[in-house]
Amino acid sequence: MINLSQIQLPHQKLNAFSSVAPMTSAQARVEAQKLLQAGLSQSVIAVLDLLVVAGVLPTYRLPASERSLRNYQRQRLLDRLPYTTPEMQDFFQAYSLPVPEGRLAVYTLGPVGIEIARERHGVQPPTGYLAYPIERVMHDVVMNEIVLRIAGRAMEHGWAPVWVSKYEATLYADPNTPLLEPDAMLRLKGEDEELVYLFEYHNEDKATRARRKVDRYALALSREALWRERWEVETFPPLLAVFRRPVVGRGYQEAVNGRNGLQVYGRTLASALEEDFSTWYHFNAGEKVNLFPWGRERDE
DNA sequence: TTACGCGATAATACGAATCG
DNA sequence: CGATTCGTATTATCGCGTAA
Repeated sequence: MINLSQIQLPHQKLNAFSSVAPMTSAQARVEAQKLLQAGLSQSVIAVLDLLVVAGVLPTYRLPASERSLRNYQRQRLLDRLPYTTPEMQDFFQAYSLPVPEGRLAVYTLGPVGIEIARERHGVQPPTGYLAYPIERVMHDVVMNEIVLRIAGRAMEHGWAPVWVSKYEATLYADPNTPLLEPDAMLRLKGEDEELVYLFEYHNEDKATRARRKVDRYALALSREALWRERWEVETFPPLLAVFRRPVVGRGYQEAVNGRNGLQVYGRTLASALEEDFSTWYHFNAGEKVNLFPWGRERDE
């Protein structure tokens, strides 16, 4: 005879080395409230705030050490995607991303972190990455890397980059129907001007989605009052499309031909990563250009 | 107090050896 | 011959100490 109630059932195994205990959002709220009451450290705030916009980020993009990130994970502030270092390295390699030295993990907001983000920002942070297939996760990892690369360059040249969350960048035709959901939006604040860019990243190897994207953007462009108000811009920002396969670029080219207004630039991911996204192909003009102000001419 | 590096430890994968 | 166990390398995690 054996008392089964005393046998501890295994937690859901995510992979060899990590498991998570389930946590209801009610429990998470209680924990979040406790932590908010006690006060959060600067480091925790920095990590959470970044993830609210980014959704997922690899260790080397988060402003805390690996050790601290694990501590945050234990507090359920963060969740770690269930892949081992070698697995992650393979994924990064497959997506042309540089493989860093040492351990490699990707973190997202954990249940407690989500509640804190809701409290602090009043926005619904991106969630659900633990359940996503890896391709979907890597799509966002890549998109984030692109934004952070460009933002880094911008800072080197005296611009103040502001990464607008997907949530804030989305245009709504009416409160329930999104009209346009850019993958990312970046504002560069200069001394007396502000440059704004929209981003799309394509994992797929077909041209159809690119064509539909252009249609979508053109539709959004026609709703001038909407985007002027939502984005606080005078002119519709240029669309910067990054793709793994050149065929996607051909889709953009076809769709842009014979259409005016929407400015679209493109690059393949692998080549763009090598030179930090300085040159882009301008589909409207049919030529390579230095899109960002620091590439155009050497001043100062 | 908080962050985090380091060393110890526990958990796991995997190939080899052994069993039935 | 397939299944199970064993041995070992790998590596995630934890506790402690130090520094900011």
